[in-house]
Amino acid sequence: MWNGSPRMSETAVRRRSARGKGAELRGELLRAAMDLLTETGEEDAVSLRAVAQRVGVSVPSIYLHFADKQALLDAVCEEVFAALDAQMQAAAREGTDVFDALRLQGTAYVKFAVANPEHYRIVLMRKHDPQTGGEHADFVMASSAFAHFVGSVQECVDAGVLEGDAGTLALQLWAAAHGVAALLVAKPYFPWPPLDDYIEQVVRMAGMGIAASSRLADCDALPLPELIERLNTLRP
Amino acid sequence: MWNGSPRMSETAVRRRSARGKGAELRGELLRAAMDLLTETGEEDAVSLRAVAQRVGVSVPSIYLHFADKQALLDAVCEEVFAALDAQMQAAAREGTDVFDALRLQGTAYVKFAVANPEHYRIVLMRKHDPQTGGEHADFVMASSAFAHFVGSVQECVDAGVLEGDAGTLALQLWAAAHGVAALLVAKPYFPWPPLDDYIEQVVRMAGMGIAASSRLADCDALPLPELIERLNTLRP
DNA sequence: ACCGCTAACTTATCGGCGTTCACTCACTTC
DNA sequence: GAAGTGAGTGAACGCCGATAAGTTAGCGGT
Repeated sequence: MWNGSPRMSETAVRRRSARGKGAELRGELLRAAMDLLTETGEEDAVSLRAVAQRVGVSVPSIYLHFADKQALLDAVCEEVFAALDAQMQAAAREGTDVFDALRLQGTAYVKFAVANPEHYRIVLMRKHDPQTGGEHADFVMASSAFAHFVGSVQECVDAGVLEGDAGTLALQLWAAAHGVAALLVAKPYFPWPPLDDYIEQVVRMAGMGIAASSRLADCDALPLPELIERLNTLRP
Repeated sequence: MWNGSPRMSETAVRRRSARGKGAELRGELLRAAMDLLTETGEEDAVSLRAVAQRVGVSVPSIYLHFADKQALLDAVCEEVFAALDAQMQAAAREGTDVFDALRLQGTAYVKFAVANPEHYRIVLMRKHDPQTGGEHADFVMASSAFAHFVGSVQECVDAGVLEGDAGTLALQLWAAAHGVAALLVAKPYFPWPPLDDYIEQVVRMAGMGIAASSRLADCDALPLPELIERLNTLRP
């Protein structure tokens, strides 16, 4: 570029951080990795070499601030997932009642995944090995998003619209939401129904299902005609 | 081994195939890749080098029979997924009615995923790029398993227990089943509830939910007390 | 019996990856 | 100005998927 030889991607040049400010590089690496991930939408594009080049630093320098590549990716996703909690809580506040708030949180969750597919994939669609499994479980369970969601479920239990243990119910609802999210993230080119419709349908299915299934615990023991009759009483 | 020098992993030696029988190698490669995948349970363990060494052949020979690594993995998973349809149909036959058959197919689906986690991950939890996306969509839509499942949903519609377009309903149920499956596959070390319970809960939630949601399309427009009252009519 | 053709397979090599080790640089402190 | 050390590098290792060019071996024709 300035050099006569064309440069394919901007190779930044960086002045070494001041004495106590080694951690500055950590932030720059994080930002670079986040940008790479969102720009390319390809996890593979976030190689340590690419990150290092973008920051204008050598590859081993990354290891001064992150244990390994996974640690860097984890840090990236941690940042992004902090936003998930905010979005879900904001959505919940729009609800007309506690049950509606649950529904809105579900759609917010899935739409977050669709809007941040690579981040979602890295955090929730990768296999975690035994060692990091424990930490990861803690991460999810202790994450504000999940905790707040369990709280919302508990409110529904208190209001009498759901029955049972809030944590157990939340795991079931999470599975449904994760199902749409994961499918949409993994197969974006599949001929899905219009996304908003599909998401809405699955979220409603889960909501109605969790409300109904606790009240019909032995539904499949019922003869089919009776089940249909009962279901029809729901209709307006 | 026979050589005096210890061999860490069995390095097979292979006689070159006869003139017309080049395709024999394809089968051996497939088997080796399948074995590696199931033995290690790690997709990363299935490197072209590992497969080639196990068969006793050089790496580039693989390219005589598979376009690239992905083609090899696809072939592996295609074999395994043929069994999914069989298992789901067998499960469906155990149902006491068409709706119960649906439930059994759901649990069979998830349990298949749990039993073949790496295969499930490769086929359904990987991102597909635009080019292979089309083929993949065809693969899924045309797969016997999905087609048969849509058929079962249609039977439920015909029986009056479900309402709406069978394909649309099937996609929603698929999302719920995929949700549990994907979570269990991706996070095997997460402190889930007992697996059978969890799977059963989600499948029931989806089944009841899809039956109920079409009958309560405007449920969230209802005041909460009225919704609760209606739901309580379901209770035995 | 030999030749040539070509299917089947190999050797050598490329560029990229994550990771490690030994090293240099520049600033602070004495 | 020497010592110490935090910040960052260069070079290398072993792995990966992929490609290009070369070699082997068996069959068909003469």
